[in-house]
Amino acid sequence: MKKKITLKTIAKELDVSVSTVSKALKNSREISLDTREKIQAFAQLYNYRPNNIAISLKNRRTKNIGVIIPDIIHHFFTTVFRGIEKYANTKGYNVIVCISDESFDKEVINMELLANGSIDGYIMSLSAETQKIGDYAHLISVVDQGIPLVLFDRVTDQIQCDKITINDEEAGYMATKKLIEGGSKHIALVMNENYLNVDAQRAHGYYRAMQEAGLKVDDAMILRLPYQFEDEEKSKRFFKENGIDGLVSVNEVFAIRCMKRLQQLGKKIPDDVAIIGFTNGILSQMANPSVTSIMQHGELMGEKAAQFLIERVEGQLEDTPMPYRSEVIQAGILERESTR
Amino acid sequence: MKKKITLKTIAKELDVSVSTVSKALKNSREISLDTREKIQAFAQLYNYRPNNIAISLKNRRTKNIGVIIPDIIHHFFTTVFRGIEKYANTKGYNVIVCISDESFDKEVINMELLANGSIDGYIMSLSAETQKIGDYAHLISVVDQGIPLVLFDRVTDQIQCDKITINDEEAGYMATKKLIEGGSKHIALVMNENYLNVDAQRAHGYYRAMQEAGLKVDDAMILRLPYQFEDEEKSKRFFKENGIDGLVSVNEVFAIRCMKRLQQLGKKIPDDVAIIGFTNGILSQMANPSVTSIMQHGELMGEKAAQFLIERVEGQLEDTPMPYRSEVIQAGILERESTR
DNA sequence: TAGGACTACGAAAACGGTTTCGTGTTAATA
DNA sequence: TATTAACACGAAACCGTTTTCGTAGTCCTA
Repeated sequence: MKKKITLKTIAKELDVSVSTVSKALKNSREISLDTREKIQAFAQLYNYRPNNIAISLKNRRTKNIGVIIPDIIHHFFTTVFRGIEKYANTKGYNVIVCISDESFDKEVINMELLANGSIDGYIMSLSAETQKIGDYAHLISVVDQGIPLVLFDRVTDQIQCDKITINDEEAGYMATKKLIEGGSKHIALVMNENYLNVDAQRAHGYYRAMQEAGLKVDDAMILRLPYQFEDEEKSKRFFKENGIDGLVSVNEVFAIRCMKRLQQLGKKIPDDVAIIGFTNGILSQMANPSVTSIMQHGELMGEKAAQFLIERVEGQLEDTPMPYRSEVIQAGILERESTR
Repeated sequence: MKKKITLKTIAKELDVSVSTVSKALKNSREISLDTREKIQAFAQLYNYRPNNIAISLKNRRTKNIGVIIPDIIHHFFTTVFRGIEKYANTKGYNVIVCISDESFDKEVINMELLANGSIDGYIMSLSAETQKIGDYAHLISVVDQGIPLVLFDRVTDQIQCDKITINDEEAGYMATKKLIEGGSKHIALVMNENYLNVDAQRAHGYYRAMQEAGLKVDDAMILRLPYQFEDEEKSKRFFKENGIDGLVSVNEVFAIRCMKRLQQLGKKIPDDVAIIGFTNGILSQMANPSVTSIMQHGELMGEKAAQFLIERVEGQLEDTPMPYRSEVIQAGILERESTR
């Protein structure tokens, strides 16, 4: 096992000072060409790599960014993560991921864990529980400390920071309208049991489209499901009681599951019931029939988030404070087999 | 924006030395109870948190572990990642993720990026390209430097380190046998175009089961697909030319896609063709029909990997060198609707 | 030949902690 | 009363860098 080589060991070996070595390796003209070459050759030979931790301490910058997401199973979050990681890597940043598991406590703990110097800033999407109880003290604290924060998808007005979302209301509208245009009249909306801002927005869009088309919107047409969708009975009952011919789901998991239920009840998709979901993920692509989806452009979202964050981190050095930015990514529809 | 508070600021404020503050906060009995309480109260009031970077530098330990995975889209890797993250968090470790994208170069670069002090050890699964070209210099270098390394799933004999795998050969055998018992006689094997050790193992199991049952194993029954499965034609031709009644796939994406192709060709699953895949992921669960799968216990695998790594990291302090461990997790079959 | 200007390097502080060791004060003991 | 031990704290080294500043030595110039 080789010993780790440091500036000090090089200095000792070549009988110069640590500062000389440091400068020589940075090719400083302060050091004679002779000495520079000698030191560089030696460093190369022994494969010297500066210690990141020491540099971080010195610079008070880690080149790490913390990502806190509610889960990693929903395809949407993994694609966003992918975008973040991709962009961050091109800028020489590493990504530390924590999963809040939709839990407020875990979110707080994870933020704490990263807070004390481990990262230069956060990118996060709020956990369901956090949105539910509406306690944002941990975020406020972070912002107060001057640590850059970018929220995406699950955002809140309570916090002043950079934000990235899609036009959820409009997307809900588009999705619903798509079904209406396909001839559906009795359109169900499937959303999370717990409050999520994105669900609420999409529901608005749904209502708007329905009203605009003069269709009845009835609370009985709203199916609220638990996040993990363990509740088999509820959905079964819902579909039996409601004669629907269209279904808008706020995510792809619900869409697929409902589709399967409906198929089990003998419904043909899209002939009997047309289905549209959110998140154009692998599930929607591979389902049979494949599911028409609202594209959230997760990877783009991640890239944008990382870009915002890194710009803010690197902009902190300057004196002029940057205004907070809110970017809204335009959702699109990807038509597939589950709609007419 | 609050200024970050350090030991020094506390010391100055309370007119004691930095060392006294440090000890007081650790509740050292070396400091009088009076002083301790005063300092602790002050620290609490101003919400003092020690700087992780400084501690890392001092201890030469970061409490970060680096995870390098080929992709994050395949459900298997995300579940392993989940297991790693979960276990690591309980031990106070953070996880830095890099995605190699199945590329050798990215794998090398990512390892480099993390090497210099950012992490205490690596958990990784080799990229397809790395396995293909068989160049493990970057891994050897890491092991040589005494940085702990745990390989999972995609491992290699060329490297001495802790390893976690499933019994791939046996699993391939089980999968094939399952189909044979269900009455299939013409069983196709779907695997990656590029060499992957896990595929090779599973293929062995397939051959063994086929031979044992006295069934013909023909190279024409092997369908090799590109990792991303863009090659629509190849699979279509394969299914048209081969009258198969069973299909074993080395991963779930291939399984689902082939199922859809077969359905498009008018085949009933499982009546005409029985299908079994690897990775019991969300895709297999939600497909219609749901797909019988070999459970790889990804989350468990991740937890084990994290456990091995952390034990080794923390065991490094002691003088006795730990022997390398290889754990083989027993795969199981989860029967669902795609087999008879 | 004294003064200034380069050149080429080293000393030291700094980043924010931990830890070892030394020391002045007080209390207990011979 | 002299010695010692316990107590409570501070100084300083250290982790591995970067960076500012100081300074010998050389060379040029008036």
